[in-house]
Formats: sequence, C-alpha cells, structure tokens
Amino acid sequence: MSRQVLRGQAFRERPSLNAWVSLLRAHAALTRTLSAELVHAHGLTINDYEVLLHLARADDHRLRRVDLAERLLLTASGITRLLDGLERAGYVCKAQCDSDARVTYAVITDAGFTKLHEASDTHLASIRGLFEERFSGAELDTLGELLGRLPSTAPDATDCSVPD
Amino acid sequence: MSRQVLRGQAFRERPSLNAWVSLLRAHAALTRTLSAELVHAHGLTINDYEVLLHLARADDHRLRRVDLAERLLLTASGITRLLDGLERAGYVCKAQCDSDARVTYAVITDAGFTKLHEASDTHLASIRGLFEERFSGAELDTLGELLGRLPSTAPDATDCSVPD
DNA sequence: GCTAGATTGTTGACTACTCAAGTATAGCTG
DNA sequence: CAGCTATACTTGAGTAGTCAACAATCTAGC
Repeated sequence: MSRQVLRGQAFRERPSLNAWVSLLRAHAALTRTLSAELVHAHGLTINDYEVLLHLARADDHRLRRVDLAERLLLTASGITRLLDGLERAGYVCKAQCDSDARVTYAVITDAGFTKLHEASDTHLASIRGLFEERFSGAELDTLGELLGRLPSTAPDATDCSVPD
Repeated sequence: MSRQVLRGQAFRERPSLNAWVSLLRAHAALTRTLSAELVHAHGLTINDYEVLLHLARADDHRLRRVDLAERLLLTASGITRLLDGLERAGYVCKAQCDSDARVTYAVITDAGFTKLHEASDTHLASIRGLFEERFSGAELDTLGELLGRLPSTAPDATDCSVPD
C-alpha cells in the first residue's frame, strides 16, 4: 500500500511538526556537545550544573528537593539521585528545615561554588559560541521569546547569571 | 563571598543562554507530555515512533542501522537495542544486504505500518495542539527556521509526513 | 485533639540509553 | 593477494533517569 495518494491529515500540520522535529534534533545535538564538554572538562553533567546554578542563586544558597525538581523538570526521585552524586563529590550538603521536619534542604558548599564558577567559564563560552555563530542578536531574542512560550513549569527560568 | 559585585563575564551573554535554557525546558516539558501520551495510548516511545516514521518514508521501507543512528542522533548500540524492542513487537524485521555482508537492514513490517498510522493520529494532533495554541502560523515558521539552523546531522529531517 | 488526606522525601525494580571492547566484513595499497 | 585500516554491528558494564510503593510529617475539619 506504499506510495499511494497521500491522505490529508498528516500534511496540513507541517509547521508545528517542523518546529517540533527541529527542536528534538537541536536538543539532541546541543546536549550531546555541551554535555560531553562539561563532563570531560569538569566532571559535571548538565543537570549537575543546573542544580549548582539554581542553588547558587537561591536565598541562603539552599532549596527544597521539591523545588529543585520543579525547576529542573525532573521527578522527586531523580533529584534524590542527582543530589546523591553531588553530595558524594562534596559540592552540596543537606540541611534540616526548622519549621517542617519533612523537608531536607540541598545547600551548595564552598567547593560547589568554586566548581560552578570554574565550569561556567567554559560552559558559557561554548553555549555562546554555538548560538552566536548562527544567529544575530535580534534572532536570539526572538528564539528565546518563542521557546519561552512553550510549557515549562519554572517561570523564572530565564535568568542564567551566576552569582559570585 | 555571596551577593558581591557581579563579575562581568557571565552577564554579557544572556541572549544565548536564555535561548539555550528555554530550549532545555521546552524539550523536557514537551517530551514528557508527548512521550507519556504515546506510551499510554500506543506503547511506543518517541524514538520508536521516529524509527517507524523514518523506515516508512525510506526507499523499500528499509534503512541500515548506521543511517538510523545518524537520523535519530543515537549511537549504533542505542539503535541495536531500540530495534530489538521493535522486532520483538513485530513492527520491524531484519534483512541482509546482498552487496555488503556487514549490514543488516531494518525493515518496517505491515504491523509496523499499521501501528505507525494509528499512533500518528493522536500524536500529530497533540503536537499540533501544543504548538498552535501558542504560536501563529508565521511564528511557527520562524521558530522552525531558527531551530533548523542549530546543529543536527540529519539534513532532511524536516519532512514529517507519514506515507500510506 | 484526632483522624483523613495532602505533601516531602526515599527506595527497589526497571528502562533507555552510553561507552569501550570485540567480531566480522570491506576495500585499498604495495 | 597479503596486510591494514575503515566500516557495520553487537555485547557487557555502567549511568541517569522513570514509576510505584512506602514512611514520615503536616494541615484542616469536625
């Protein structure tokens, strides 16, 4: 039944599909490159890096596991295991919450801060390189704005600065 | 050392970072939604779906493993394992190559074709829903075009139609 | 103040990959 | 045609996450 007359349905929604497929591919390719670099140069995965970044920017440099899960779009158990690694490496430690015995905060350590700053140098430069080689400033803004409209539970996800 | 005067480097490259972080989040959120749907409704992962789609569109409905790997941005071993599952389910089968004994083709079966068409109905509608609710036609084109400029080894990745 | 239900977090079993090493075949070069 | 290198694929071991079941704690309603 191949190569027949093509039925309608699949052919009218090209623009959405095109965008989705391009997004899938771009993510796979960029992630592969950036992650490999981060792992080789600093022994951090992209999610390790994001955890450190979020903690560094948080009040008191600490965040509940639930909030980290929401920010990184991971499940609670994913966060538990991610933090296991970072704790073992000494970049993060635990702290109890006075007002709620259920929560354990993740707190970034001095070593974690140092690591984040080291990693940021190369990581930010790579990202910049990959994007600026392909887009003008205006295009970057457009791309960021459009992507930002897609679902994502973390509303403040766009400030990527690294506090000292 | 926290909350000091902020050092320059990290703050001048916001547009690239913003785009990258938005891409990461959008990918995580969309993947989560679409994949969950596809798995629940049809028992296929996104990569299963993409394999069937690429095979359906290929000449003779077959592709070398190497070529699938390149199209899906997976490693050779990832493809072996992905195809294992699809073979076990009967959606794909193997075929030898006459001119090169090293290659085994993956060939989509009739059952695979049927499955692909079933899955396409809901999957395409979901994608469409997610995107069209947020973007105008022109914006979709822009988004697709911009994302398409990012690295991705498969140049012909943008035609997503499902052959009958 | 007790109980029902929601929230926070961890764990065990699984999945979907990756990487490195190995096998088999192809094809070129002298 | 002998030997080398490159290509196609598979396999074992490891990693990073998921989901479902669980324990502990909090909170609101009666």
